[in-house]
Amino acid sequence: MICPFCRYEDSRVIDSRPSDEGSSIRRRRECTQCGSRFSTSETAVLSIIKRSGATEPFSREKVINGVRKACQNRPVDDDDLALLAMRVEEALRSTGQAEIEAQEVGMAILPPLRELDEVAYLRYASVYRNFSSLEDFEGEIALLRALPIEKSEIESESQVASPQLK
Amino acid sequence: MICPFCRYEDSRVIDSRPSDEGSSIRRRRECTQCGSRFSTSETAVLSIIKRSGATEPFSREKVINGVRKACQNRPVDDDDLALLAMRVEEALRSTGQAEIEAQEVGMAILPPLRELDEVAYLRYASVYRNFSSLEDFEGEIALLRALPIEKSEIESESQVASPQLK
DNA sequence: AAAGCAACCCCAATATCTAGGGGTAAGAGT
DNA sequence: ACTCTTACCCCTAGATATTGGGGTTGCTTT
Repeated sequence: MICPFCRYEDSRVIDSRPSDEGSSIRRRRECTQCGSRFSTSETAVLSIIKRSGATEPFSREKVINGVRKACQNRPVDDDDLALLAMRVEEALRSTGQAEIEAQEVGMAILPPLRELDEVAYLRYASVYRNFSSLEDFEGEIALLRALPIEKSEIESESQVASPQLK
Repeated sequence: MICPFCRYEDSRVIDSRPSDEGSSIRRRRECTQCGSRFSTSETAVLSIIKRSGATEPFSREKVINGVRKACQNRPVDDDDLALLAMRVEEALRSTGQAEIEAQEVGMAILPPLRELDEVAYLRYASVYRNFSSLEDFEGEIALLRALPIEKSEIESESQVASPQLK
């Protein structure tokens, strides 16, 4: 690991802690050469395959930007959006795939967005699922009425899995 | 490190390679529990302190978005922007700070942007440095004429430092 | 079509990291 | 004012990762 101070190529780990409930490891390193210290973070890779076929790292920011438009004039603040993006990331990581289709990201946004704000959810779904008529809206609304909000799979799953965690 | 497949908390490293010219380490891990494999990447932390005081991870995307506007109708493509953002990140990392003021990011953009396109550079500088009159433009133009393009410090520095690298 | 590159796979020795302990200090939240 | 949390500091023995070798495959780029 290159030292960001002197660019020497080698450094040793001084301290190491799991962080983010174990989904990443934070290390404190010391440059073998100049002795300066810096922090690093190790995270599971999560790449998104765009429709063009190109692949890029998952970005919470992009999720937020996509959803923000749907939240205009709605009681949704940046913290809500940040939390939503976190949940989406969680959901995607828990599928286990290292590479995920961009469309899957769109899908993963739906459940937590519904929990956050049903109006924003409708707007978002109308774009994402290509609503073409008033009936499409009505259909979705009927669905919303019929299906009670369920805790998104991520959470229910993690409740099953979590007993194994300390 | 939590397994993204089964969420078990422990995994072991199967393989480990420096990547990105040593600025990060890519590991292949195997879950102790379910045996599935996944990749991780360890990178030096680089946080940006926004004017609000909030801190967020550095994002090349944000740099690109900021510069793209200045590049309208200019012969600058996405690859150029990606390269520029990479250079900016490089420049910031080589300062050694783990946290950097948002303003520093703006500053770091200037030299590589000038190398890329002087028109875009002028536009960007006029916003970033709050030009208020035609004279400000003239002054900057005079400066550009006076100072030949110098390889940005990052590169000249790395040429000094690189002999130590293999 | 061939070369280059990035990710993937395997192995073995030793150097290095981790876990667990126990701390301090600063900032956010109540 | 106090608690919580996070980042920082230090220590040690045993467990684990790293390096360097070797190799495959598939995608870009020439």
